[in-house]
Amino acid sequence: MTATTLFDLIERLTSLMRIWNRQHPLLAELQPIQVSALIYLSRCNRYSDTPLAVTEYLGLTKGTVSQSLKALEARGLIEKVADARDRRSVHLRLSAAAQALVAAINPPEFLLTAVEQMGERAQVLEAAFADLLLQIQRSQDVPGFGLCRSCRFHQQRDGRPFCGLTQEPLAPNEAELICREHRPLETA
Amino acid sequence: MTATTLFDLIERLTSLMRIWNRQHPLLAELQPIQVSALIYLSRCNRYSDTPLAVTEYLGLTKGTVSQSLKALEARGLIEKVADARDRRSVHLRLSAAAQALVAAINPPEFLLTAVEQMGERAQVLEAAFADLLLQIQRSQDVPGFGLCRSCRFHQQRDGRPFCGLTQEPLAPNEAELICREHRPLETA
DNA sequence: TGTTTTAGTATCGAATCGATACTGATTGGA
DNA sequence: TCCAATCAGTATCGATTCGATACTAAAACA
Repeated sequence: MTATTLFDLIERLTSLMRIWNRQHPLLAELQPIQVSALIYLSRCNRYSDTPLAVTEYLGLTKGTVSQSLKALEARGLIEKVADARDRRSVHLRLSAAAQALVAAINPPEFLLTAVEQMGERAQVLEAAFADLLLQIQRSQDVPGFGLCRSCRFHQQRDGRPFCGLTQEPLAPNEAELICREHRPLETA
Repeated sequence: MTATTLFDLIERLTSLMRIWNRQHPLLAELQPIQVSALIYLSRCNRYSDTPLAVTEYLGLTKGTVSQSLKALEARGLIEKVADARDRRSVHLRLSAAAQALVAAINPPEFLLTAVEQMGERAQVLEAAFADLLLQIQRSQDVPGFGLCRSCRFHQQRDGRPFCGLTQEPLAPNEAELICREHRPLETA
């Protein structure tokens, strides 16, 4: 019955996240989906900061995301920058206000407290949780979205990170960002 | 950075759940919140099957839940039964169709598959996950909602489960259900 | 008895959401 | 080279969620 129990736990955690969203003074006037979009944009790399990537990450439709992004833009939280190469495409940049907002809420206070009280068991949870998501992404047909450094295409050239898919060198911090093209390593 | 990583993982899992909800043929025509309500009602005990309990569990307002329940009732998925003692109160009962629906989706296929592939690590995850929720519920002011058998008030009388809070005997299977009055055991 | 609290509903406006249709840019094949 | 197909993103529609507020009716309290 492990799967049923896990499902209970996931449902409960989802509710707790919703309660936290509602109660947080900085977040009360933003919709949960808008908050999730901001958090994603603060954690993704330059290949993954487009409306389409947000759409795929959140599992919604283009139209819904387009509207939510418009709302965020109207609030001065994001800025749209045209892509230099593909003029159909748009990159989303967090404003200073949005960066401050995300810094204030990520990680959430309640998670920090809980992790602190869990001690070493928090690391165990993190590893097992990551494992679960990896298994899900492997067996289901869902978009990748993992950390650049854990990607099959991630390489080192001249001592610096390099993407084997786009054939471009990467800034050192980019290896820690979320990429929409992520493919897990092939394991035995 | 464990808390930040965990937050990433939780956000990703939330999106995957949303994608699953959207793709599932049985669930496509129900709103996620309606599905969550049905799942909760299938797992809660007789003290916890009221609109107010659903409201507190999901972290929404009375009005929103009242509307969603009305929609579920119109679809013939739940039935409202007046409380015999407190005539302000209403108990929500799943119809046969709703029970079949929940049985078909809980646990979700993708979770079963992932748990299978994780082997023993799934038990580790379950324990660590439960620990996390316990810590959150302890340090934050959030409603309890845990399994009857793990409650401070849970007792055995005459070889049968008994609730020390309501002073009522319980059916054997009730110990495995979710209770809104749940209080965790006091530990050192 | 009368005031307060509680469970639940009704209604309103704002926002999400999916579906559809659209614009404009890129791609790919004949 | 040209033209169809694809792709990124937006606009618009109706249904639904959502929170806020106000309400009804029952219970609790003092």
